[in-house]
Amino acid sequence: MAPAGTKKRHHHGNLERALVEAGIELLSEGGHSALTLRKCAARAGVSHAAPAHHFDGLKGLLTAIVTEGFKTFTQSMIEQRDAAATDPHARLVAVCNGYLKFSKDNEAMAALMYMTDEIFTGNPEFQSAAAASYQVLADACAPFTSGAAGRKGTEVLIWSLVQGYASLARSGQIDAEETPFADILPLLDLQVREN
Amino acid sequence: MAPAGTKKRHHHGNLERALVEAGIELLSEGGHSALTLRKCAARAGVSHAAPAHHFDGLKGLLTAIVTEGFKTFTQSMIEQRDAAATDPHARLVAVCNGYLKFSKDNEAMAALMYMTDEIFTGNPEFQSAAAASYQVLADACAPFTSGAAGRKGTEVLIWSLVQGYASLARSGQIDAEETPFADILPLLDLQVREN
DNA sequence: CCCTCATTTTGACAGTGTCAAGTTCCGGCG
DNA sequence: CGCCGGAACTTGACACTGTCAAAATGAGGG
Repeated sequence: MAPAGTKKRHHHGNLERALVEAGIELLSEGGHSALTLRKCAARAGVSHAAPAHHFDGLKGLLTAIVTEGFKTFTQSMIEQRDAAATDPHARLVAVCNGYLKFSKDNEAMAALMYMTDEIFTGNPEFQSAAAASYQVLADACAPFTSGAAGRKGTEVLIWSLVQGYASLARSGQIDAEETPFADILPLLDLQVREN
Repeated sequence: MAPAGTKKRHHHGNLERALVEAGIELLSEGGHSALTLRKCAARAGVSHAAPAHHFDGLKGLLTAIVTEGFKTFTQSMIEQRDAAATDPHARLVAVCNGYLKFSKDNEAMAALMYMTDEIFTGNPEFQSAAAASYQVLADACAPFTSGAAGRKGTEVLIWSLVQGYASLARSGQIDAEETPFADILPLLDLQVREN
């Protein structure tokens, strides 16, 4: 009998995870175009049609991969935040740094995470992973107001800013050396909430 | 001899343009995955290998398509700007509206324009088309300062903000009805330059 | 022990980008 | 005027992709 928790089935133990991990590797090694169903299968040591029994086609596998991406994305933001000072400004800066660090260290993954027509955006696990990421950012924004903006407005302001910065840096249109994000964020006149 | 300007060659007159236009159509009809070298060729009425004599593979055709995209993108911003009042605030808002209008009306194109590994980013015509787009935005930013930011800082601030907003709206992560950009932009405390 | 059924494999198919070789046709030169 | 050189395009092939159907495999229960 297999150890509790690891339901070892048939030839391969936990093929789903192996396929997702193979996909993440291929993505970071060769970018979006190197991530192929057949290559994932080969790397996991199974035949080319095996993934079909675990995922709903390539789109299904990509959804699982991106879901994993959102989890490590969340982790990256939390890591930076918890290593920072406890005052609201420092925490927000740290979360943004985690956001941008993930984007820089996982370019292809970060790009894929926003290609909505490559994945099943209705997938519940995907949605909750994405929502968890957003929650970390929203929490870091919560102490602040910006002008007449409500909570949501402040969140969208900061979210758009950091997402746009990441997107433009990834596509090479802005130079993070010349114009670091640390110089951009302070341009928002964020006030700590009163109430 | 053919009329001046229209160098009508061989079977087809100006196949390059026909292929680019076919690609733009396919893109807007069926998204990124519907844009295929062979389908472009078929739609232009030539054989599947004809495009190879005009573009450096699919990547070359995509580069030309995206270049065309940047041109109409520029056009969209200029159009809105010239229809607006002449004061700096109104012009900046109008340029941003042109930015977002293009993003909304040409979702697949807008997404493709920032997939740097699908195109030859070194292509001169691509670069100059992209630079022209940026110039329109930069010009609209020129009258402003934001806090201690220099010109470049203000440009990156606004560019990132509008690009991020467009990206998140496209991927369905923010709702343009609930949190319109018109409510976000004013949160920046933009001051008209003194000198 | 064998039998059932989930899991995986094998084989096939249409479609993709790309290359090599052949065809067609324009335009200028003898 | 003829023809012929070369550009534009076609044809055919190849390796690769995702997906499907049918066969084979193996683990666990009766």
